[in-house]
Amino acid sequence: MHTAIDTGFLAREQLTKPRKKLKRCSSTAAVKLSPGQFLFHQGDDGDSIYRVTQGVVRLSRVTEKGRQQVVAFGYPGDIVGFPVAGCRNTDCDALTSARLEILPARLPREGAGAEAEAAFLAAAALFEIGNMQEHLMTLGRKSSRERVSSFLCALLRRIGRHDPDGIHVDLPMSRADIADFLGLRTETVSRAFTDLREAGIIELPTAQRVTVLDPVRLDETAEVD
Amino acid sequence: MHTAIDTGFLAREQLTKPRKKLKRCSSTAAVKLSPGQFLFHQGDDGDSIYRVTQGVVRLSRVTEKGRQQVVAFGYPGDIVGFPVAGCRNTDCDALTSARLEILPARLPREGAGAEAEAAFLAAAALFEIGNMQEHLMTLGRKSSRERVSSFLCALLRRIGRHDPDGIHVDLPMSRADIADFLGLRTETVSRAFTDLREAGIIELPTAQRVTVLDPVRLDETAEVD
DNA sequence: CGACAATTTGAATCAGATCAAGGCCCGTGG
DNA sequence: CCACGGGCCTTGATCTGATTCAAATTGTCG
Repeated sequence: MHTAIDTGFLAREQLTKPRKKLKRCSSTAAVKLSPGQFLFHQGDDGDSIYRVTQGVVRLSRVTEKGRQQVVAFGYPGDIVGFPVAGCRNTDCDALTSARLEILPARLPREGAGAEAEAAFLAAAALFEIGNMQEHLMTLGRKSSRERVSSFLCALLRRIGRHDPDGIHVDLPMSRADIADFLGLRTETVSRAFTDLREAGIIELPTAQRVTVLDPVRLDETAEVD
Repeated sequence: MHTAIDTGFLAREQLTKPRKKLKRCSSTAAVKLSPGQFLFHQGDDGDSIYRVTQGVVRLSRVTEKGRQQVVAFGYPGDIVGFPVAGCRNTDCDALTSARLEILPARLPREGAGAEAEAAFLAAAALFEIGNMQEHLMTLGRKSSRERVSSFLCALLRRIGRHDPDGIHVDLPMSRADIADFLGLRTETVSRAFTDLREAGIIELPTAQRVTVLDPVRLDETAEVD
């Protein structure tokens, strides 16, 4: 179903072995992923959560017959890998070279520090729920143009870099990934980009770079109605 | 957009006053809601979470111009009201008379028992994330018939009651609510029900009751492809 | 019983998917 | 250095499924 089945290995395993890290709170074990490499697969056991520190990862689910739903993209600062009952419900792979920090917050654990960890995990999970609710709204109620605008707005706020002639945003993911995230087809995503360009809201110096000329109008376009 | 805008008041306030409950772990303060009554609104402050013990509640978000996205339905046993940064991102109102137990798990709190509470909250939030990911798949990738079948399947597993001639499921929510949950229109939901009926998979004794004749085929219909 | 609300059904329309080229970018090898 | 090849992206034409508009039907509750 996925071209990269072969690259699928548990990077998490790798880092279990490295030097015996202090298992105290601020142990900052990290994982490095090259593009296309998987951190974990749907169905794997595992209860670690991770913070992306560099690069971008993709969280997705696939159906038997290859239909993919991208659940989220993980940018630096994002926390990914929320397990359900000690098990992964998504694949996680890297879109770019990426580095993730393994967080010492896992669920069922006793002893000192467990309280803070659980509280942290809870806070992170609640934040994630908020994001997902927002995304539910996008998938349930927005048109293709609204979806693509919403997507760009979110990216703009997260990683937009100001420039004399606009704010630019790099897109490490393909049109197909964006489509799978937004519940559309690549052609539709492409047409939405073109529409935004023709409306003078964005420019597309290359397919992987967006220059936002009119953030206000982009925001408006992202709203339902 | 909802007939019950006027009934919107903070039931949570009500129960803050009742008899000074022990603020220990197993304090089981409860809220009662009548149909249409709100537990909280989008934007309210509040960090309590609740377990539905009776009835069914609806969690939804509305856009300025009335478009509604139902984020979830809460059935007995479900935990609802996950706050983000001490704030609600959805409305919560009752579809039937409902009763909710206020859980002693809130986020930022110190002292004895806090650890268990945080762990519980985290576990509940992670579970919710899993559900939502499933729902993202539904909204992003499924056809109207697949969506309605998925919805019925989920309900079947949760609240289906066996009977000589099939499993029956009561639907306390309107077609409009189902549509808002599944990202469809009421007419489309209705047509999907009709299709399932004509396929011999379900019966519709009344609009609010479904008898599932062929759960296996219902499951199949719920899958993508 | 009667009226209103909710659901179902029908017909027309439209947005996005699908099918099919064509163009662009970039790395590879002659 | 430039020609070649293969992705990926864009554009065009058509088709399909969901929406929209409209009306009939059912069910509910005073």
